[in-house]
Amino acid sequence: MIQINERSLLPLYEQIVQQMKELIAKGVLQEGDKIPSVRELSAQLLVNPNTVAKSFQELERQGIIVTHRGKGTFVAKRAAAPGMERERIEQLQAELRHVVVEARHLGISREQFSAWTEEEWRRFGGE
Amino acid sequence: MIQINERSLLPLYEQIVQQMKELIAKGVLQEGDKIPSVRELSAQLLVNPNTVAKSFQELERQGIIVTHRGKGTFVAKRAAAPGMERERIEQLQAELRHVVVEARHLGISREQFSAWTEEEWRRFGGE
Amino acid sequence: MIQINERSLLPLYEQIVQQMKELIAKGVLQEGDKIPSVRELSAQLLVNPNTVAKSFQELERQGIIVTHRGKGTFVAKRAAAPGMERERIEQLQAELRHVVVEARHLGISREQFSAWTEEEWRRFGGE
Amino acid sequence: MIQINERSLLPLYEQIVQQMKELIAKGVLQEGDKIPSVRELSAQLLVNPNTVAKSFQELERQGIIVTHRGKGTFVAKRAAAPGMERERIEQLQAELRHVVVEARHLGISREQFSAWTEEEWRRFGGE
DNA sequence: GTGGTCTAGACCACT
DNA sequence: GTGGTCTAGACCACC
Repeated sequence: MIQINERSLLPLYEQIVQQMKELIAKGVLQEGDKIPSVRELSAQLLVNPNTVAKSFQELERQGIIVTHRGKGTFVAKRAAAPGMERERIEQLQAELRHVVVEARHLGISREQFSAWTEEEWRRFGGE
Repeated sequence: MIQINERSLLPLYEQIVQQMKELIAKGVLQEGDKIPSVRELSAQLLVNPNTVAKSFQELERQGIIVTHRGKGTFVAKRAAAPGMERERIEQLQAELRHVVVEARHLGISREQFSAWTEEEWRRFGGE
Repeated sequence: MIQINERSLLPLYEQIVQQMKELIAKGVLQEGDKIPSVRELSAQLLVNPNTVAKSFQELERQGIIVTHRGKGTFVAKRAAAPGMERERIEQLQAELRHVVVEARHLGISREQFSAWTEEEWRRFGGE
Repeated sequence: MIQINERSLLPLYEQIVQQMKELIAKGVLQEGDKIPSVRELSAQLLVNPNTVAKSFQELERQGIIVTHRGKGTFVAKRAAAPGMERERIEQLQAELRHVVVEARHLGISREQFSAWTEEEWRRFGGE
């Protein structure tokens, strides 16, 4: 389910984090679902177990998943994030700004950009 | 004109590259305009000259600026490097996807997201 | 300045985190001070560099220190923690409760406990 | 009477140990009282019997409870294991120090901290 | 020189 | 079996 791109600038563990979040946003993984174990995933992705473990720890820190000692790792119930949201929202806006600037630079039209946005938005959880 | 954030995850030279591009996107810097020298900028930003030089190399690689030996560095004509556009567009779409996924995880509504996009789009030169 | 106890139940990286915080609370390390590098500390403590690095990343996550690429790691300016404080304060109260329960179990008197508290409080930053 | 928190960092068996001690400190369980069996407790807490058994072993090791083969498990007389007290007191002081350091990092005032301590102290049996 | 990432492989605590 | 910790040693980006 997850594709690792060795040539990407993103660290492997970040790729896993992002794609895990995509799977959850898409609904492929739902609240309470069990996630493949560190060892399973590392074998499947041909990546070191430590790297997968790091991803899981980061996802847990973000309140996306929870781990139960000896049992495994599961998709968390929503609304875990307490108060630090504002900070993350600001970061998100900064990233959005960056994307817009890049788009204008590449000569993307407003319409094209909106179409892409709509497509991605539909892709992750309809609405 | 450029703001350096020491605490950002982005490398200093990347911050300079991005903000340079923003300045051009906004029209503050126009085709053919002369850009401050490496020494000037490094003094102004309190950043190592090597770092500024690296930014300029990157901008030149992307076809955003051109340097004329002994004369200085200038904003390039909207030629843009030929074949690598497709690659950069794909990267842009990947970034857009990432931003959308993050937004959904933070519980942002479709309307809110569109509003932000519009705001950013307007911000960089009305079109 | 830091003492590692191999026999402790606490992970090595946690011991480093805690003692670092103690040094800062005591004022031995002050805002803006440079912290020994990962390699220095790991050599000094006879601990793997990765372990020290993990401590630093945890301290940075808590807003206690900041790292500047290629320059080193420094004690952060206060007031970094944004909104997640409430959560941490609740955790602190839980720990305090635990300590009190343990104390009563060991037959410590109220006076003895207060004396210890006062001593520790004086130890870290007077007032 | 005992609340299990699956998401806590503490092992399940440690949570049981601590809360058992709290119940005794509060006087809910008194010297000589019979304690529910491993099976009863495990059914009630929805926890593996092995886990409960481990808690009981730990409590017995600390001299808090005693088991009489075929009769059941009981709250011990306040004998407490002889030599290991010093060790536990030292550990307690280390924990207290840690709590104080955390409090200072969170900007808690001396008065606030004292108030909390008093509250907790009162909470577990007025003395 | 600095910290960040990754691999390989080991041991431990918990279920 | 699960995740968490630690070591050893490598490579990389940044300054």
